[in-house]
Amino acid sequence: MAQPLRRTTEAPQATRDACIAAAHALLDEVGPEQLSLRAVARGAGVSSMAPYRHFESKEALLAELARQGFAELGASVREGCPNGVHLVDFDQFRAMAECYVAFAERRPALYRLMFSGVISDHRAHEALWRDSRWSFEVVIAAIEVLQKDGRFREGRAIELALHVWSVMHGFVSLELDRLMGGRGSMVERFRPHIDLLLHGLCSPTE
Amino acid sequence: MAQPLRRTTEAPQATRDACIAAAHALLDEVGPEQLSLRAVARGAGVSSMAPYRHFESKEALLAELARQGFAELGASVREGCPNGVHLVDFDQFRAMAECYVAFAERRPALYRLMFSGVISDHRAHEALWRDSRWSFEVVIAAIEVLQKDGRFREGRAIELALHVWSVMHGFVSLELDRLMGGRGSMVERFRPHIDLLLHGLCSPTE
DNA sequence: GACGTGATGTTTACACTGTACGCATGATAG
DNA sequence: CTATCATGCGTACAGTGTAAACATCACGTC
Repeated sequence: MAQPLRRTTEAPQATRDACIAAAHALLDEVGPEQLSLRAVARGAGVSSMAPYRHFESKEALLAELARQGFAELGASVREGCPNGVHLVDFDQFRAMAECYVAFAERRPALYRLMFSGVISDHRAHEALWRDSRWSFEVVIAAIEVLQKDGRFREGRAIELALHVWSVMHGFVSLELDRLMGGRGSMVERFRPHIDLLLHGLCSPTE
Repeated sequence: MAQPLRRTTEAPQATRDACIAAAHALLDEVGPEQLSLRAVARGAGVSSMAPYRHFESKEALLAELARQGFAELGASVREGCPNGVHLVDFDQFRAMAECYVAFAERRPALYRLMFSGVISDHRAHEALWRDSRWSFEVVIAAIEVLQKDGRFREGRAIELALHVWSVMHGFVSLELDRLMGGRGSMVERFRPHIDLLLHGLCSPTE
């Protein structure tokens, strides 16, 4: 039989879900570096070896957490352009950048996990790689639109997108490493950087 | 006696130096996350506990590695303006940014250590914090000069410097995490980003 | 010289980690 | 009923960071 088997008495994958939930909680509590698989199992109320029935290794579980993070990040950025990327304008581009930073401010530990070396190679985890690109594609799409409108300078959209991503990710990383000073929320502190970024991206004539 | 005691038969701090050298070698080999203090001790040819006579903890040793990294980074960036920061011009600013990226390309594992969460709080390690600011100060100084020359837009130099740092650090981080594609050297790939960066920093009138 | 002192190194020990292996259980297919 | 198979558990092992006790040896003071 090719159909997948299911237990009827219990929610399928209940242990898997419990592990992920416990991992998220622990991640916010102790950070990506200090997260131990045994502690996750304890938090989920199962034995130390139970997670291995659902994840190939500790890194695989972390990769799944990171994947969910990229999915949430992609959704967050898309909230900046509620009418769809094809109708994006300057203000919505600004809002998208703010939503990126807002996600990092909301889930700092998860953000750090997504980009930390704890996951050695993103491309080794297919779903993670897919969702990370999905969260990035919307930036490329928005830039292409603003280029067609003559607002942004010409050139390969993906290069401009990498620049935007560099600014956002660099700012967030330095903030989370506490290498920047300043008071107030991260999003507020990021606004001046959006201005500089937009000025760099605009057509030289404008 | 207030004078520090020294052994005459052996180079002072020989074990400490051997630990640091072994740590650098291991760092380049296995990366910051996989670096174990016991392996460092083995590499230095001493017992597992010997490093504790010279470093308070594993993190303290890593902090010293990172400190050396920031010192090297600061020196590398300063090579971009050999005549001194007070005489910096556009091309030298460009060169400084390239030197930043070149350092990361030369010592990727060390760069990752400097900004990874393995060192929980940079400010907790005084020397590390001092040298990291030293490597950053030159960027601020260069920007102040270019502002006085009317090349860069007005505003608080430190904010522009944070923007520059965000672009450089963001780009390098994404590169080292292999989240960007592309061929050729990192420095070459970074050049278009310097153009975008400079365009954003220039006076709106220019 | 003798002697205490303090810096340095080693050995041992402990709690903890990731994970390989084998067994128990219970739902399902035949 | 029986065989199978997904799922969970207990045990075991190598490796980790580091605390504690002990050994060694250069040095300052007598």
